Amino acid sequence: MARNPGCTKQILNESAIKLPRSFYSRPVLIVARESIGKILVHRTPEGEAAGRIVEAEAYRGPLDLAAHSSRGLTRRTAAMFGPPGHAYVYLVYGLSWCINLVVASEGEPHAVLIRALEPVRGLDLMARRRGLPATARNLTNGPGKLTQALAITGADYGRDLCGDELFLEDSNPPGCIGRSKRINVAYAGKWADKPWRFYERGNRYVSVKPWD
DNA sequence: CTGGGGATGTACT
DNA sequence: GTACATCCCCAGG
Repeated sequence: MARNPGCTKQILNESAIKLPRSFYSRPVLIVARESIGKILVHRTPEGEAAGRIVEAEAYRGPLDLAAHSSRGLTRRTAAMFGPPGHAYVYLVYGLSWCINLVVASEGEPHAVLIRALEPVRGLDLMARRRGLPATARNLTNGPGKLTQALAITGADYGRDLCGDELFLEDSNPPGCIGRSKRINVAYAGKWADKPWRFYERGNRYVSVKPWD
């Protein structure tokens, strides 16, 4: 920390404020970076589970060939073309759900993929859903793991993030934020090299080493 | 610690 | 049919 004085964590007050739509109605790189440290909350009949976002990626279709929206408006990508502040949820590789924040403005298919969380509330619930101890690092250190821990599925497709079930809470500023290329988008040509992944440095729940 | 491979379902060539 | 914005387990060093 003394080595890195610009990156010390600031402790402010402890109020839990739901982020308004104006948070999402901004350029995707800004929202992706500012999402680090915010708390993702999902309330279900089972109870509440929540975690700090420690890793996220920006997807900027239709130009960005890594973005699903680069293929145009389809039934799958429709939520990304809609108004900001909604969830774009999709299934990858047949068994993992991933959640994105739809951002920018309506008709602009930009989104922020949440790639890792640090568990904050509902640890027992998350542990039960994952079949792991509540202290396990792999409770929420990947995009498909965190959705399982929070019970986010296709049923949450298009959900309004300004509602009462699924939303972001404001929080204290995060520690030092690192940047890298996005994960597993090698197929996207030159877009694969864009440094559009953001993560909290040194956090044990970040999914993979920053330079990967 | 690292790397390889299988599971699995949907979107859309 | 092919390609995934992944996860988990196992083998090997």
